[in-house]
Amino acid sequence: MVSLFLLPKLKMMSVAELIKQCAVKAISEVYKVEIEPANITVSATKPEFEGDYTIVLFSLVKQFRKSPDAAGQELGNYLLQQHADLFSSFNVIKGFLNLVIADAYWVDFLQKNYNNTSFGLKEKNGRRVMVEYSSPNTNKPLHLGHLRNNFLGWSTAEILKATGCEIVKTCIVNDRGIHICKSMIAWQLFANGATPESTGMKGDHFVGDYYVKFNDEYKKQIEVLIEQGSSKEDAERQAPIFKGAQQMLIDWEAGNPDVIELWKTMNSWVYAGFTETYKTIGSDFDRTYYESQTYLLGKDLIEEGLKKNVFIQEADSSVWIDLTADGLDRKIVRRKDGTSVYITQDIGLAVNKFEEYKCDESIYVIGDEQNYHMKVLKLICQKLGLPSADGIHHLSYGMVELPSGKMKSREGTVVDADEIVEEMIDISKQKTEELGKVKDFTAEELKELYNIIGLGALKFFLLRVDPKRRMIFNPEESIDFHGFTGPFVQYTHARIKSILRKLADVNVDLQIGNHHNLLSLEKQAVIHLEQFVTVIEEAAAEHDPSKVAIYVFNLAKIFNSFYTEHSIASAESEEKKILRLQLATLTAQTIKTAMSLLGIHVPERM
RNA sequence: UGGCUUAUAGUUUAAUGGAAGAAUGCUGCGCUUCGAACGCAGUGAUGAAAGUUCGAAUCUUUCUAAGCCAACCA
Repeated sequence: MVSLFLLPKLKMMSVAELIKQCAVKAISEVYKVEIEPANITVSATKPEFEGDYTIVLFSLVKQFRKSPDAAGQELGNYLLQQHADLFSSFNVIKGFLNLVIADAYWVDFLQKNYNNTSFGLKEKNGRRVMVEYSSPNTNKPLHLGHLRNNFLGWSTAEILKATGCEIVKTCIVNDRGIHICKSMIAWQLFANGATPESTGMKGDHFVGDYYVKFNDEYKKQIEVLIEQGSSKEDAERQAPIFKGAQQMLIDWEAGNPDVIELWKTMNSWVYAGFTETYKTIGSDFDRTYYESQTYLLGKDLIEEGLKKNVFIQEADSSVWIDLTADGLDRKIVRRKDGTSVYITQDIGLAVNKFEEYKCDESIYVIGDEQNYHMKVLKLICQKLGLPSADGIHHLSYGMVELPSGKMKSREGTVVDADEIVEEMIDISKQKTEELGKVKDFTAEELKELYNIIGLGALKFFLLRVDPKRRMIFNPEESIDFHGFTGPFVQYTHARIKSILRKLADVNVDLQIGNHHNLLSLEKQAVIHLEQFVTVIEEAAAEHDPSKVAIYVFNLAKIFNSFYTEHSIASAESEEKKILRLQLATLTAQTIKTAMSLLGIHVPERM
């Protein structure tokens, strides 16, 4: 018999991977057929059948000319014989070979990992990945959609870090352009010198109000002009406040000191507000880019692209790229007046980022409305032969909408980020007080707890579904604290910690050997724990934190079932008590780590 | 008009081409307790039609519905 535990490479492998390796070897020995491990399907056995993992044989049996049943029996017997320390029994149903993993294997796994505080996390792998997220405009406060972006970006970065990547978190601040000038002109016209200080308002909200004000006034002026006989298009172009904003943009680009001064002042108000919000939600960046400093980038790349015949110059001297061969359209990259367009800056910034950090991969967390834009960006970079081109990935996510439709800042129909955060914290305060379990907490401890639970509920709510899915948020129905939620998982953690505190005098480190029979619920929990590394890898590969959220929820659920059914403190034997304590310890640890990958803290008590 | 995305229980959602799983809701049940923000049981779903396959929620085609994009806007 070959003992798997003696092979260091195999030891680090997941059970599923181990089974594949064994199957490859078995098939090679029994049928003299060589199969790639990747071509073997191993999945968790359905609960209605006996077994832990299942090998699906249908796709294989043709190659060794056996019926699925016969092949299942033969392979099952062989596996059992050769790897008695891994498999304890098997059964074949149709083409499914259901394998029961030996309890000793699970117990061994548990004993090796229960006190590993970095369980699930991997060593540095030398890859460097940039994650750009948040990317706010400095003319309005953040709303719920921005929160989804922030949480996704932050969490994806953490998940990649857990797989061993080095991470550079970046943010591009859209701090210039016509939309910024809109709030500037409105402030000039209507504020009478008011400031966030004089009004006691948070800076980003203060500026955002003038953005709304601009649009109100703009609409009024358009209506008046239409009444006076202008066409709609004309009115939109001729409205005085709009022309004022346009002039301001021209002055800004010309470096007019007064306009620059106003711009700096108003932006500083916004930044003060953002800093506060980022601090509460736990967003941070290693490097912040400002559009005002990057918007001229990429111009030299146009000349280079022309030389390489990637771009074409028209008679009017505008420059284009023809992407029709790739199923896309023609796209302008430089206007006839020589100024660059949005995508040109993006190319320039991509080059800049690469020169600065030499990342192997660069992830952009941007809404799905820019799917086409990002496709074009990557394609142009590839055609220009930029070394960073293939590493560009768009983490596209669906918009967060209200039951009434899209959120629109300019119309003020948004779920404000600061407000929703505050509301979630309020709700956790209410619930905590109702339950009355932490009456001995100090005011400070309570404040921290409400923050942990409120933000946990919000982050979990936004991260638990596939990023690309659109979400409709109904403010009438507040975010739940039961079921598939952050507080449920946090509660499970607090509960386990409570048990561990009560049984602190038991020596968990006692060597109890691996000869224990596991009850069904005990085994389910260990099996689930063992899958943590694989789940992190999948979430990292797909840039999808929802995989981690679903995982940690199921882990908590399985533990809760186990916990109601079987007692730890009064286990059947002392050894069983230790085993269960180890199980509880590793579960709590795994919940904590998994939640931290989502940016969610877990309390010791709640 | 073209391109991309989505469609799963009443609602919110999961499922590397392999035996549709949760949550919530609803109906019952379980606290003289290792924490009921919990557990147990029941209920109920792959938009429509065809095709490929031993096998399709998943792949192909058509249709239907929703959303986004296709600016010398950002």
